[in-house]
Amino acid sequence: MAFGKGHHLHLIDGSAFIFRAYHALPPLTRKSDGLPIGAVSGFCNMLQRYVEGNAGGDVTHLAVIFDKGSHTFRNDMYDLYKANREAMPEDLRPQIPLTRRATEAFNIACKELAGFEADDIIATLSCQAREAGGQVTIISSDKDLMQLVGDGVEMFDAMKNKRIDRDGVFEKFGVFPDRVVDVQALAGDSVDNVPGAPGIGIKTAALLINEFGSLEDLLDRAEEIKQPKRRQTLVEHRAQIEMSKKLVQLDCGMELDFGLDDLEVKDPDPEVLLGFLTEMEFRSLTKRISDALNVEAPAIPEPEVQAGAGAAPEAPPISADKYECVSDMAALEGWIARAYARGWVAVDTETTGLNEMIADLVGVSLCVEAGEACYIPLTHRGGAAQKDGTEDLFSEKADDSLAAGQIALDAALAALKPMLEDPSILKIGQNMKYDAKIFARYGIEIAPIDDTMLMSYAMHAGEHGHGMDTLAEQYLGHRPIPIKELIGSGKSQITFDRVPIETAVTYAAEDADVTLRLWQLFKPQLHRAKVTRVYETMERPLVPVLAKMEMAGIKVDRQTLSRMSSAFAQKMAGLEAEIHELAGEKFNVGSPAQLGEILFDKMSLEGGKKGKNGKYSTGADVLEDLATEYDLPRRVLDWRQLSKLKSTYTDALQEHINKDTGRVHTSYSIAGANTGRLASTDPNLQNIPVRSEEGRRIREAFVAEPGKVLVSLDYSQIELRILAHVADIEALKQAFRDGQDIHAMTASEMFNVPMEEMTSDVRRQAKAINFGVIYGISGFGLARNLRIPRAEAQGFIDRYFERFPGIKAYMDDTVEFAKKHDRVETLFGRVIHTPEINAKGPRSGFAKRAAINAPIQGTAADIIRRAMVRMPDAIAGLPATMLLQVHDELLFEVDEGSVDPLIAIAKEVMEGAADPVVHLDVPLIVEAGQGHSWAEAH
DNA sequence: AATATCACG
DNA sequence: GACGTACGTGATATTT
Repeated sequence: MAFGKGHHLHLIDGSAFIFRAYHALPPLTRKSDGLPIGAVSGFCNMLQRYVEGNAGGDVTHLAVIFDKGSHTFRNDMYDLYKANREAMPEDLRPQIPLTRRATEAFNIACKELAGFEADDIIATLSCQAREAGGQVTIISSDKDLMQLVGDGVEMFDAMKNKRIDRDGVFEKFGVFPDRVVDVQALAGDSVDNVPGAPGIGIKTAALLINEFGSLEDLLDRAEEIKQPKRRQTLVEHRAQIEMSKKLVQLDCGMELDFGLDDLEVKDPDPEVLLGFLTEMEFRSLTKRISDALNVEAPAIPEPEVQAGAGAAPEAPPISADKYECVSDMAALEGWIARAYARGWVAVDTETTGLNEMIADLVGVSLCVEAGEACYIPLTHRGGAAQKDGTEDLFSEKADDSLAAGQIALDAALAALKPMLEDPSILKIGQNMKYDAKIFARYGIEIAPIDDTMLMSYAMHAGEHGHGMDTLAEQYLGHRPIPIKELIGSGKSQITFDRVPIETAVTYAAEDADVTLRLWQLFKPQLHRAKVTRVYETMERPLVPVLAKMEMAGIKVDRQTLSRMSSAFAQKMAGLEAEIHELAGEKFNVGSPAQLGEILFDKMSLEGGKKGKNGKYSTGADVLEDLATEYDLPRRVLDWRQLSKLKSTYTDALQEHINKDTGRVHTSYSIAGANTGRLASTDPNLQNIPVRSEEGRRIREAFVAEPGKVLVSLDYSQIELRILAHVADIEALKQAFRDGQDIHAMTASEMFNVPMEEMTSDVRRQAKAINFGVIYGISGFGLARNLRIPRAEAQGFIDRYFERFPGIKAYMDDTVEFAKKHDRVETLFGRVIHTPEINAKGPRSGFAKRAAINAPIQGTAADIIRRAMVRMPDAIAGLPATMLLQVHDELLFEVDEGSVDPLIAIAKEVMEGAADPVVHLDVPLIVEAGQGHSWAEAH
């Protein structure tokens, strides 16, 4: 049947795929001969992911379109077209033909035409398909293709997984697709070297086109433009603009030597596809595609094994074949014996929930060798329904009895305990803190441990997440069974103990299997990545320390919170009434959208700025400005503060008080923040209010047990001290040595004000600059922070860099290092990857500032991690417990009589935490506070 | 599920 | 008249 209505053509922009693949991946080479294949590998992965993503979809026709040669008809028109394009990297060139072969191997049509760009072929095919009444999706995010969108033609940004339709084009260009070329002709394009009109960008171009209707009308009526400079530009550059339009206008009427019908989707021939992949020596992709095609993966010969590498045999594919359900003691003893024989074992627990303080153990899985794993079900329930084979939903729900075929919980744990606690057996896990806490509640102190999540974090922070699914997919080419397939999601979600044992075995054993494989892969890599010390001294030993802190929890007084909640509710009701009165109508004060309309439409106050969603911004800074003149915004600010305190703290914290312990137990994620900081969740105890007087009172609810005291120790100005050290600023270092007020000193240096005459306002400004430097300062940001004109802020920054040239040098050096290596490092060797640093557009700005900040924030994070690792031993003799960490603060609970010794010891540990690895040129100073509540202690 | 807002260092 | 801008987090409520 000829292409027409009901058919859907997908066109992949091949060059975009190649470049994306090339830049996204490290320079891989084929093992056997060193042929560069990184881009081909990425290209194949992207194709495979695309095919998977569209399986069962409505795609009927498909082609990958490539550019051919560099000289096109546009060069004949304008010899500078794409002239400033960088030469193709040497190691990419030989990969281009291979991507064509890859496309053919996938049995996807592969098209190109000399003298034309891929964009023109895509344009022609799109037009043909549209005219035939079919649908088109162009897989690309190239803005040059956006002119084609509309009437059944859409684009799809595979990177962002986002469809781009007419509205999407409007968002980008400010005009609909039919006027995109007009805007491009005016704005030009520095990437393609399309000149356009000097000084006019997309924003202005869209404004003009929308005003005059079209480029032709605009040029004809250019004299009507009000702004003199703009008018002159358009008149003077008319010819150049008209040529620019020809350059960006895609050719819809090319003669092609093939038709739409030649692009029909075809299944790949497994032999051809796998043949190509094996030839390229793509191991994980070969495996993954073999699985997808349901054929056996062809073997890829291992070239030569490095001497001493252990000659590990290729791991078998991940499958449930050898997963065993352990249902009697003899079998369990067998697995424990295997762990002893090996010296290591991957362990994973299955439980009834995510909160380790509440969840109950349901089963344990073990793996001692890739592919060979077991699951030991312990407390699965609802066995009765399975026995007679009937599905009675009601009785299943009611059936709390243990399912058959399980070892008694206490017997199994008694058998496992010696092995799990044996110092000679390494227990390997993914996010071991979780399992350690579960086991701890059953009286088992699992040790020693290795953690694949933390290994990934040490090597790959900033590159991707470190959850098992991410790692399995990235490094094993395998998608583990999603937990949702077993327990469902949302309201109908069940707990793991309700999952039938047979299903649980394949899921749980797979997790242990995957964990062991990741460990075997990562373990030798730590050294090569030079992060062994980071992992061994700052990640791995932190697991038991955090586990104990989280289990200790902190006492929170429900009564105090409850009283505050009521008080807040009352005040809020009063404010709400006043707000409605002032607004002249009732509305939801908590809705920024409604508030925006009231303020800026109904009351038509100044300063209403709409964001990209057409909504007014009503953030605190906006309201703060309005509050100087009007009452309503002030009331809303007050209401918001109370609303925040009530919902996030005084209400929510009560829900987190554990029934058994009467305390609140947070959970720290070790591998969450890229910089090495911890993050606290469920609840977050690292953002308990302190800055406002009213908020600080919430800390009165965090108390010590009777007879005990809370002690807070925090590093003073740790990040600025680190900055002074790494940037090597003698004046700052000396000021810290002398114990001076660093902000006042900065102000004095910058503004030539003697210290004795320092005003609080000048000091405040200097303080903002000091912090700004740590964040990768910009004139704009500082101006907004200090609410001063931008030029003035820029002046401050210039003067700061003039006075402290080392800081500027440090910032430049750091960015340069990041650009060269795609990563930065802390003083202790923690690696933070900065994959966006060489991106262009606004994202590079973000990446630059992040790169400047990361070594400073990260070094501070390293220091407190080191202190925490040493702390338990240091305070072992004292009746004291470490409870919380808040980035630069540690909170302890200690018997009244031992406050002073605790402060002395903990302070010494914290102040000396950098030693002996790093010797800082500045002293680290820790300040201590104590009291019955956190409010007093801090 | 995304966005806006606001709490902390 | 190009563009968008402090760094790092998590929780909540509203809106889609």
